[in-house]
Amino acid sequence: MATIKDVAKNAGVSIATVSRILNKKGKYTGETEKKVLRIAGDLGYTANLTAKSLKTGLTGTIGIVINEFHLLHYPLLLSTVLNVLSKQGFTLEIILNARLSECALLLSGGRFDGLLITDTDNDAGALRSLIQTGGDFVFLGGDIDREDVNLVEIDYFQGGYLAAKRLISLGHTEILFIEDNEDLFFTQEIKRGYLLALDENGIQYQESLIIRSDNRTPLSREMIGFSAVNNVIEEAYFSAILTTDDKIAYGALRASREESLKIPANISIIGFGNMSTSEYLYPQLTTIEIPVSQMGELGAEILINNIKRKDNIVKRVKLKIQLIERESLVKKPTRQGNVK
Amino acid sequence: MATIKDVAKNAGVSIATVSRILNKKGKYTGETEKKVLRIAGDLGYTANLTAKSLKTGLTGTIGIVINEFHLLHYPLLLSTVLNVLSKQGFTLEIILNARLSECALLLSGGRFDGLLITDTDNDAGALRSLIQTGGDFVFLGGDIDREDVNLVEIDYFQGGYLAAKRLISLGHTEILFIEDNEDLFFTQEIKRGYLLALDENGIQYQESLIIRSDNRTPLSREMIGFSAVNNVIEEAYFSAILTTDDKIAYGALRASREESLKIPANISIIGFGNMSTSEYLYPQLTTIEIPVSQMGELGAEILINNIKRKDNIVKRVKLKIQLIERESLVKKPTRQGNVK
DNA sequence: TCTATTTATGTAAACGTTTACCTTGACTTT
DNA sequence: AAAGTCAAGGTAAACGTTTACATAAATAGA
Repeated sequence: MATIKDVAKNAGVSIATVSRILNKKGKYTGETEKKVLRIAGDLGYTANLTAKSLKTGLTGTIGIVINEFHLLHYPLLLSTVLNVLSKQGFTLEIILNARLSECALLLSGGRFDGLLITDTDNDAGALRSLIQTGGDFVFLGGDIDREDVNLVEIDYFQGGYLAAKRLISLGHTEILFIEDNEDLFFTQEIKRGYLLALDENGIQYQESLIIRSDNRTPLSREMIGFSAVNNVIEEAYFSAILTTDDKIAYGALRASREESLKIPANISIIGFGNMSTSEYLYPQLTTIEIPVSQMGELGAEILINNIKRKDNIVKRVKLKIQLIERESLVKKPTRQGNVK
Repeated sequence: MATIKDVAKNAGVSIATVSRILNKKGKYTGETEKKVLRIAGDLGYTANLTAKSLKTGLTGTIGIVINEFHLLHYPLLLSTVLNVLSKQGFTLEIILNARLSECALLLSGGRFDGLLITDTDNDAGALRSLIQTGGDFVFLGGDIDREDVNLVEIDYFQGGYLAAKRLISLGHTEILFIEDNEDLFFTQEIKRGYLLALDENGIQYQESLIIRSDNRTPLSREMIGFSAVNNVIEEAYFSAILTTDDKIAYGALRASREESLKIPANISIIGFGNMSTSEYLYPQLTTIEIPVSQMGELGAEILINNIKRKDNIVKRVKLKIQLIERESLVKKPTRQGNVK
């Protein structure tokens, strides 16, 4: 690999001159410029970015910490973040399965100009040392109780609440709740919303209608929904289903059909996440839309502003969530005979 | 930020000793080790990875070049690659929208130990300069005609061929072909398979049954399928649909249902990609399964082996593809009256 | 014409590591 | 007791840049 030294030697100038010309900084004549550029081209010179980073203290790389990579909104999140970053000349590195306590190390390791942190554990001590690094970071949709860090969050709670309330307004009182990994913050929030809606309407929640799963479950999301319906249908009555993931809803939908509950005639179902395919489903799936792109965009912009302008105003945004009402929603049927 | 110098000064030893202890290399007493580690801890020392990289020439980072990030198999590809890499202590950086000609720069910039290259332009000159860098890279599923580079490819052609052949064996002769961006290699390959199957069975292909779209189309994949069916159904007869993407199939399915062609009673449809949700669809979608995980795993492993062991044997793998037959497939109906 | 300013370029330190080589002292071996 | 071996740790160069400062030549100002 040709270095700046080689270019300098071949061009008969000092490395300082080469550096200045390559970075278009400082003074030089058009003549030397031409010569240096020609030699650099001939030698196939490429600047070593690692050396550059060491000297400047900037890498142009943002890290994004993701633990539950399979969650359905991450592809969209990644692509929006990537778009914002690449426009600003940054690249994105994915850091899988990093606990919050490792983030301080990541940030002070010098490899990243900043960090986007998605789902992660809520560890106060780790957060403190993260802040102490003095580095830039933004939380995306997390469970952070400190007020002095950047956070773009989503009102998952409101999502669960809206969905359950809508089902209740249609007369449903027995609502099957099928949740994803119950350790996840957003799952807990949706459930909290569901429970509040029940409570506000004087409906006693039934333990048998809440189907948990955890991250030790090897089942696919779809299978979680499918088997939940298959199992519960033998045991308890329900006329509506609320899930924490569209994919779970797909599974639940199929199971319901196989159990010959015609849908939407007999059962109502609401997903979560509004996958692009969900409006093409039969019946079209009613779902909660998460403003993922908005979250990614805002988060990336806040981070870049902090890095570039070093304006250290803490930004906190809570994004609203929306119920997308489609075919899979219907009034509670009068007959109650659909338990096998 | 505390550096190795600070640790050395505080511990009363040289930076060489600190480095040896931190990297568990060379000789030192347990006593100095304890002292150094304590001081390092007290100072909150973190090794600067950029400096380390500069010295060792290794970054522990792999770049993956992706252009069509929206394609449905990329999330899975990313997650498999990430898993393999993180087990080996590597991290992954996503490089969006890089032409092949930029890859040589990326590889010689010193930021990456190696490159995984997915969909990209087939530019012989660019490929030559990429090889000249002497760096390690593996192509994933691309359109590469040189024999002397690492390549894990997928037999898309066979996929299109198998699917069309199966439809033909069910009696279908008018098969609507709806394609994704026609500039994409895999799309072209699938079409080639489709055309060969028709040809082998003496069926004349009809231009009106081939629906193209390009990357200037702002439509979603689902909408491409939906509107294709809606438009063609007025103009031409078909009894089966073949698509280059499950999402297109979802759209086509919905349009067909709305046009009251009952599915699967009247129409057969085959997708491409086997999304996790597709077997929960109604009707369950017949589709072509792409061995994406296998491609990611193999690609990552080949790359890491090259980096670590520097065994420069060129590896070329062509992965077979499989037809997953489900409900959305049926014999050609005898009556031909389903054109409006 | 002499000094002051500007312009182009060079010199060398610095960024934070790793590591080849050297020094010191202690322990063996004869 | 002299020579040899070895363990522990130090010295300093190197990785490839950027950049503050120095210098020399050219231009301008009087």
